[in-house]
Order: sequence, then structure tokens, then C-alpha cells
Amino acid sequence: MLIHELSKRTGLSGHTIRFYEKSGLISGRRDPGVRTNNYFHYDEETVDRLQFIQDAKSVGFTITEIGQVIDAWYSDRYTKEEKISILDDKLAALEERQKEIREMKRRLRRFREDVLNDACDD
Amino acid sequence: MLIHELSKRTGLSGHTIRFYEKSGLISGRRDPGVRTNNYFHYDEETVDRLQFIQDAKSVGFTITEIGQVIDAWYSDRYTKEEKISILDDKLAALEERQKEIREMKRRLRRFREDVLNDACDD
DNA sequence: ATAAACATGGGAGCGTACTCTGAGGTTGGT
DNA sequence: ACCAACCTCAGAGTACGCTCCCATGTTTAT
Repeated sequence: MLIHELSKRTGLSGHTIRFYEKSGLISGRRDPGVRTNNYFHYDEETVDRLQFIQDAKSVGFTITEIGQVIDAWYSDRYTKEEKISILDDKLAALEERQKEIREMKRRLRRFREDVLNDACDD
Repeated sequence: MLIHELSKRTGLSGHTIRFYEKSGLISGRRDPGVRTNNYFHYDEETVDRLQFIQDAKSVGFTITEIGQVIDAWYSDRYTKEEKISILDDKLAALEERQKEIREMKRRLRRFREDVLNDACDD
């Protein structure tokens, strides 16, 4: 599929997709049989990657971090041990984030109680 | 206390503190009795605010969102209902984030298993 | 008196992650 | 043939959250 279709399938703009391509998160292939244009072609794996990228971004991973995980996933550039180590790092980061969120929730709930019980307001 | 002391107490740079001041998250007071300089003075509440700001940033709140919560906290610009509503919004956002993080952890753990069980690697 | 350490404000610069513009080429339908 | 809708690449611009520099002024210690 070409970029327009990929854009429709993922909800990401063509600009953003090209940005991710330049950043190394995805890569289209050019059809060597076609000489009239140099359009990029994308496959289902790219759709999966882009969906993963969106989810990974929303938990706070940077493009660079997402690149690491995707490389661990799809490339053979890393050994098994390196892949496990990358994943363990990311899992630990997520656990840390969970801890921070739990603490902040506690704090906001406490403050909510204070606001409710304070008889001073309107 | 002056900005240097505040900086030492919070671990934030003077630049960052001034940035937060310009952003409306904190506000020093000038001593009206002093005419030779226009230094800002900060109190303990400012230390608390800056600690809150750091924690709120690490759970992913933007400066603008942090401003809202701080205003709900310290200003009388909002009614009780508005304050509760702001806090409920932020709590809901945190819960959404928790959900996303739980899903991403599941995904990464599944992938970790796949890497471990795949006999193909070195 | 002078130097070191502090303060102010303005504005430039930076990294991240887009987002848009523009110039040019291709493809598909009528 | 022609137009709309697609494609490419380079590069400029944007928003956020700092970070640094500069010029200038103040305070404190020797």
C-alpha cells in the first residue's frame, strides 16, 4: 500500500508517517520493477508498527525508545540477551511511572477531600 | 528566601524557576520596604509548589495543566464545584494513563516471552 | 575599593515531535 | 489532453519546556 492508504489505516498524517520513516521507526520499500516513480510501498507489518508507536507514545516513550523496542522486535541487530535487557528496561520504566501515578492520584484525592470538606466556599 | 536558596531547596535551576514564574505557576513577592533592588522573595508554599510541579511533570501533566491544579489548590478564582471538576478531570486522565501502561506492560511481557522461547537466537 | 556571588530582564538557542509549504513529478479517470 | 489526486524531498515553521547568554545592577566580605 502507498502512504495515503497507510495514513487512512492508521489515522496518522502522511507528514507524520514520513517523519517516522526518517526517524527509522518504519521503512517502506521501493518497487525495483517500477522506474517511472519512486513511491514507497508499505505492508501490514508497518500498520502494526504504527499502531504500536501510537500506544508507546501515549505511555510516554520517546521516538528513540520506541525505535529501540521496535529494533528488538523486528531486527536481528540485537542478541537475545540484549533484547531481553531492552524490554526489561522499558518494563522497569513503566513500573516507575505507575508508582508515580499512584502517588499523584493519592495526592489529588486527598486534595479533593479537602476541597469537599472545606466549608468555606460558595 | 531569594531565588538562589529556592533553587538549592528544590534542585531546580534559577532559569527554570523564573520560567515557572513567567508561566504563572509560582509567584515571588517584592519587598515594598526595599527600594534599592527588586529581588523576588519566596516562601515555603513556593517550595511545596515546586515539589508538586516536579511530581506532576513526571506523571505527564503539562505546564498548563499543572497551572490549573495549582490554581484550584491555592487561588480563589474557582468555585468549589469547579475545583472538584478540575481534580476529577486530572484523576480520570491518570486512570486512562494507568490503563494504557498496563496494556503496554502486558504487550512487552508477551514479547519478552516470545524472545525467550524463540530458539533461533544466539 | 574591589571582587565574588548574587539578582533582574530580554532574548537567542535547543531538543523533541511534529506540521506545513513549495516545487516538482506520477497516476487514474473522463 | 487534462485535471484531480496522488507521490517525493528539502526545508521552514510551530509548540513545549527548558537552557543559556548578556548587559546591568546589588550585596557581602575582605
